[in-house]
Amino acid sequence: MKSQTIQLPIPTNDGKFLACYSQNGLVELNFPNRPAPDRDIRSKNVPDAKIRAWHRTTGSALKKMLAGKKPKQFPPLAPAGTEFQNRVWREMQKIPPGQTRSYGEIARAIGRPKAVRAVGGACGANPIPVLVPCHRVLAANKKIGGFSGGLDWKRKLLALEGIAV
DNA sequence: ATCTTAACTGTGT
DNA sequence: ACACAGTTAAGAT
Repeated sequence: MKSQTIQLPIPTNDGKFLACYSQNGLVELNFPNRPAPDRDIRSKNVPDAKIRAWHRTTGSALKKMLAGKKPKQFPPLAPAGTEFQNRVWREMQKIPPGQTRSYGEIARAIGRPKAVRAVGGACGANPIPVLVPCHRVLAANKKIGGFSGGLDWKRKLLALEGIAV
């Protein structure tokens, strides 16, 4: 059956983010002023208590991130993707704040050392930027690389963690 | 140091 | 089957 998702806004100093939840956890987080990708999003009117609690955690975690601090707690992350993508995203969550990795290293870590380019694709498909630190992944030569959400965001997030490029 | 090219893999159409 | 992508390593200039 189709997972029902609920969208809730998160107001921050940098604009209004949009979070989407399923019954399993946070599924998607969108940057402000960016059209929500049309996955299978179904809005519902009344979020239950479980989701409201997650949303509180998400908002708090996001704001800490944007303030350059490490969130003490995360909501359950339940992004919908292929097996490969899930591996990549899970691997990215392991990157400690303030550190970076290359697309090649991620590829090797998930057992597909040559799928570096595919890893780039998975990063671009990451539905939960900021919380899933796709911005900590740079090109092999420590260059900025690209960023689906806009390179300015990537630079900003990196700067917040004291990473120079 | 910068540019060009070829190799490689997952995903969408 | 084909083209593309948030790459990379190697070779040429």
